[in-house]
Amino acid sequence: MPRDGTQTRTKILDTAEAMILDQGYSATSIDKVIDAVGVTKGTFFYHFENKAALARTLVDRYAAADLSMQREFRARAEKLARDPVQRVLVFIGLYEEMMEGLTDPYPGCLFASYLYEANLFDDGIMAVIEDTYLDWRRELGAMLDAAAAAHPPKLPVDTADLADMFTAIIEGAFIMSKTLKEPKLVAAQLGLYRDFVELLFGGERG
Amino acid sequence: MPRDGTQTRTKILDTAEAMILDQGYSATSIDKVIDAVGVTKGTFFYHFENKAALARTLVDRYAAADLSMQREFRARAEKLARDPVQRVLVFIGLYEEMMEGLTDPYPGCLFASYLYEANLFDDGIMAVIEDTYLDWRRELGAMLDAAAAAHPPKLPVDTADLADMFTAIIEGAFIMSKTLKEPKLVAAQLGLYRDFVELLFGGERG
DNA sequence: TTAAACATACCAACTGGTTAGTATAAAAAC
DNA sequence: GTTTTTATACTAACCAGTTGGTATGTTTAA
Repeated sequence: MPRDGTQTRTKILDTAEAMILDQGYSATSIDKVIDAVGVTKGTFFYHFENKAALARTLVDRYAAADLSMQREFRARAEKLARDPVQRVLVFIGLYEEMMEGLTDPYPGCLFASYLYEANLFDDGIMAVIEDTYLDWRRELGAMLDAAAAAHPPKLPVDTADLADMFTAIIEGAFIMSKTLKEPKLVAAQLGLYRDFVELLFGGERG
Repeated sequence: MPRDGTQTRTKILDTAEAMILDQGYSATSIDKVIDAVGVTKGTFFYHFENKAALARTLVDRYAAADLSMQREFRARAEKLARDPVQRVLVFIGLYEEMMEGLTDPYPGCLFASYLYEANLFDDGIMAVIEDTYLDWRRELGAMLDAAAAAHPPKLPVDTADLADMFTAIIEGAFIMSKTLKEPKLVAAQLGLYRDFVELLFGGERG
């Protein structure tokens, strides 16, 4: 076996992702990436067929990490609480907890970054983002359905919409946190979402 | 007086804004803009000193329109309702109403578009976005303070955070609406925000 | 007839991508 | 236990096309 190239490949991916969140995909030229990594253009095109393949690899990696964390937090919430409402609250709380630990403003979401340059990407790439949002609607929606079945909500809300609200708040809070340079803003918004769910399904313990 | 150039100038601005929301600022080359408008490069550089001046003009125009609409809706809400809580609910409702009228997915927010290419813009441009978000926090925050004074909230929430939540939900809903191609998503999210405020400050009429 | 509103023709720098060739280290042959 | 082979991992130089920007000229309408 020859020498291992996975380190170089990962460094290219990490550097490119950070640069894309900073200045967008279009302005992140291959030349700038390889300069930052310290490799040549040949190395880049050895690891990736073209710039679009880099974009695809990045979004796949990002979506996989997102879903992985979602599953982990769902599993933890199921163990930590028995009542469906409490499980949702714990699930949101776990994300809140994570965001409270931030010292720098969140660098941003790769999905949102791609969306605001959507016309530069093919349908396959945008479908990854779409599927991830729909997965969130489905999975968190199911948790909220269970909550609604156990404790009827104070107002008749659509659980799919309420699930979407989590994603929307996260995306919006990322934008505001980065703009205002306030690292705690994301956790604060998740706290409000948690308050809303708690008010909706009542504060009773299960 | 020679012929009037304001039409050309406005057409350049409108076309550039639409293209930026579609593919970002970096990928929106001057060549592409002038091709779409049907003028030459000389015309572009007659109206704008450089590409950065175009970016600045666009963000100033966008911020002005945003604040103008905010002030109009605040004035209308003040006339339509007397109770501070109801005024907030009507204010949110006016935005909801507007978004319900959409048939195409919302094309996106120029602020968010700029933010995800933030490193390409100078501090002056980013400050316009920052100031606009802070204005929302201040103005909607004041409305919520008045609401809280009239009807103590069910949970102790920070009104600045609750005001930020409006902005965050709008920004996040724009992203989701565009991604999922669901024009009604923005109005649905505003409806949930309205529900939250109503639950928080009680449903009593003033 | 003059100044604003446009057009034409450029340029240097950078873009994504290709080429032809080299270094590395493990495996296969002796 | 050397030597040869082989696939992987990389480099430097280059290409055609595009980028933001400029210099200079022409049209238009009061």
